[in-house]
Amino acid sequence: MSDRYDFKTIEAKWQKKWDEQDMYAVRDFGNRPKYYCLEMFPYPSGKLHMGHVRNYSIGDVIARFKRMNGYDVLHPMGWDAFGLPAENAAIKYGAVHPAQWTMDNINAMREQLKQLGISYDWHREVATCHPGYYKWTQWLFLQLYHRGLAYKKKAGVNWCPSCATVLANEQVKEGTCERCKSLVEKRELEQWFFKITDYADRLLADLKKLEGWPEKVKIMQENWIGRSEGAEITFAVEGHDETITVFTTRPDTVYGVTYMVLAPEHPLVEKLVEGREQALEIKQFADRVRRQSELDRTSAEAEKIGLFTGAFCINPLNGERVPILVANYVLMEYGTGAVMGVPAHDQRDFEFARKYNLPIRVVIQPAGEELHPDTMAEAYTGDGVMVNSGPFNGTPSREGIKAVTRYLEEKGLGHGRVNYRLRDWLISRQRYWGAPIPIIYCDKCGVVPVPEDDLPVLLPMDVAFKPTGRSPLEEHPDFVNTTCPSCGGRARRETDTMDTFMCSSWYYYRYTSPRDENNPWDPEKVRRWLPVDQYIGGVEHAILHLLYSRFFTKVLYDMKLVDNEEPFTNLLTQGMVLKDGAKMSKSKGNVVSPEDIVAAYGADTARLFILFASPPERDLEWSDQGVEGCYRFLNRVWRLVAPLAGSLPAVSIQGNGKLVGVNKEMHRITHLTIKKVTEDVGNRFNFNTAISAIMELVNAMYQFREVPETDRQPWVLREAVDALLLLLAPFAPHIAEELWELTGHEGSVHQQPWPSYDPEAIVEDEITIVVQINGKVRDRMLVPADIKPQEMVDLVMQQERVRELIGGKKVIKTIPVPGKLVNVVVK
RNA sequence: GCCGAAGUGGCGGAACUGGCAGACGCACACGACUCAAAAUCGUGCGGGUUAUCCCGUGUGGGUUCGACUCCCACCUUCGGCACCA
Repeated sequence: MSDRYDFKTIEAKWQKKWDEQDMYAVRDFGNRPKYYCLEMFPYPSGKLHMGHVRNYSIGDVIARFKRMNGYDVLHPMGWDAFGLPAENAAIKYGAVHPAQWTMDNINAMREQLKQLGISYDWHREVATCHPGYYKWTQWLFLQLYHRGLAYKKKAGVNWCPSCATVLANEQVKEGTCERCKSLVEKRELEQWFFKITDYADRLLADLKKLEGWPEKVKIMQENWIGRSEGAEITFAVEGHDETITVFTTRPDTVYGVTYMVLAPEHPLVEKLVEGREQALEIKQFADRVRRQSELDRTSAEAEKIGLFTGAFCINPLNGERVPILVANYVLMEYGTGAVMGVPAHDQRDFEFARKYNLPIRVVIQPAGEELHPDTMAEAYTGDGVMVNSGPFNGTPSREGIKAVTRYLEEKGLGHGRVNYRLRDWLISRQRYWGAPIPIIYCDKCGVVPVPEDDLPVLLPMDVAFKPTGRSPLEEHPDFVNTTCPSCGGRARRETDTMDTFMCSSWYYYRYTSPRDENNPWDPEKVRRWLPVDQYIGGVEHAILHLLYSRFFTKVLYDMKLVDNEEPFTNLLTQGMVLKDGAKMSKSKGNVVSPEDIVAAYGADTARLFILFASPPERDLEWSDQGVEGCYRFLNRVWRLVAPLAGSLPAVSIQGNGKLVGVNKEMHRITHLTIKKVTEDVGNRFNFNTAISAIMELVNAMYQFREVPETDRQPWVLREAVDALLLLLAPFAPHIAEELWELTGHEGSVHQQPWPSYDPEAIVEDEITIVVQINGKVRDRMLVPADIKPQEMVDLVMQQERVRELIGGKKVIKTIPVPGKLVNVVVK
């Protein structure tokens, strides 16, 4: 078997052995320090794609590396198993139940993961569609409900006609469904929400604590939360008891208000126009806007349309009459749904005022410039001094913001206020294949939560899947009809299921206690393992999953169910896998199947290539020839090590003081490689350069092998072979294990301590330094490694070649850089 | 429009703290082995036909003895947000 690299036999052999020996099962309370290494669990679509292979290869290197470095590593895997594709498959093909479809896919993908040799503790596997799991998803819903964080309200929500369900704001991209790209419609529906907005300030503030997260992701979350400071100001409506409250970030410009705008959906609109000639027109306008898709409504090019209501309100600061308009550009969801129009100092207001000939009044004058309404080409939004502002005239605008806010508070006309763009998380879904929302509606008692003892609310299996656009649960009388837990009378169950992002917001806690039937997790175990030390996944979850998970963790922390306030200490967002410069996709026909690659070259080659081709955060360009190259490299390792199997000395540790020449050099390269790989993997996750270093070690070993045997110290080669196999183990675990055994070691290579380097060994006696004249490399010379800077300069200046190059020019100064170079500056 | 990231050989990429640009791999060329091919091994491989020379890290400027690296302006590509008052 040792004559050629037979990856098929080797990989099957070790996968079986590791499984039998349960090698990657981890103790909950061992005495080594803990490390929780987690990769985002996949949706069981049926087959792994290259993105998965990349994600899980990265995680496996880290897990194996940490294990060898003395940690108890929790490295689990599971399935984000509820979701639309299963149900759509049932509708389309009829024959297969979503549960069966999902289970089949899980089995297939688990097999693929095992074939890749990823070191998971499979005892901890979870699937979110299993009643033993979703019982606790429902339990968590109830905890949020009891804390007032889950509530039902009627609102204009995003409806995807193709998915036949509502979507959260986070799932709408540019007005389209992020899953199927259909145009999202607006619908007025009563839906369940989580009050994530209650946590907006903490979700924002704690981003600062996440030093191990990419800046990019933190900025995206920061923008999504969208904090802005300002004030709420109340305007009285002329001839009504009603008032209009606006939110503004520029209370210093209130004296410049020349009109007021309400969102078409604003509740006051109908009252204001009642009995007026404008009533019909405004109502039609409001209906039209309401029906508009998110995209049409919010696109920047959309024309701003405004209509006068006929009503006026009163500016609380100067008592002026201000006309009230309705306009499509004001959003009901943000702030108060009403905006004060200050055309001189807001670009949108400016354009709107020009279009409808509304007056423009300058109330902020910039230094060194005189603004005049008639000559302004655009709004002035910068700093300046307040003018036309009664008692505030002469106040700098920055101070004015505070001064006006204080004044409004004193007079009871308004107050300082912080606003967020983040909206509450809509979790209802009108689909079958999800966790049922554990709520019962009773005519007598109203909304009644399902008692915890009655959980889980089981998803019935005998349902019909028809493309009706209605949830199959609605048409299942045995599910719908129930008794009220409160009064025992007849009642109906909620038929919506939960957004699957709810299931994935807490799975990393469940891995600590995957089979606990009485609790979502054992607090002791969560205390031991959480937070996740390293989380790895695609950047497409920068907002969705990662924001929801942070929210959940904060709620659980407040409930004293966990001790950590953040779930993921370090986050690695891996880049996409591309082929021919584009993301692999069926429609483009550029998909490379992991199965084919593993079959043709083996898992070790597949893993090695995907880690070698690019650093993890960057996109990776797939290359069939690059894969070949990695396969060649592993063959090279095989041909180097396998023939040595019987002939290596038993022990590699010897005194190294006497080493000279090639032996010393081989010894030095071995230790240099240990240093490089340890740093690249441990500190930087630069697996590509770590693998390069291992390749260089192998190249050096080939050279060393050419040296006549009589000139070689046998233990130097033994040391190099051992180091090579240990360093290679996290990347190519099967071949490393096989060669480890072949070269006569007891026990698994994966249970060895990570090698350490000897600083003495990497010291060189002589080094090559560069000689520069005016910063340009002109010569090189060999000098003793411990040379002093002044000696370097002296030595360089004595060089024949240096004198030649200097010629008649004058030496202005010499700059020695220890260990590197000497730069001679001449004129 | 705003925010962010990235631009280095034919290609993927390296250069970690301002100090030898192009490590490692791919592709290519030549040589060895072979009846031959594949595999393997060896040599070369940014450009300027020659090199102890000159040019070269998206473009233009700057700082510095010295810049892929720092600063300013711009171009291109990718990602995110997009009437948020």
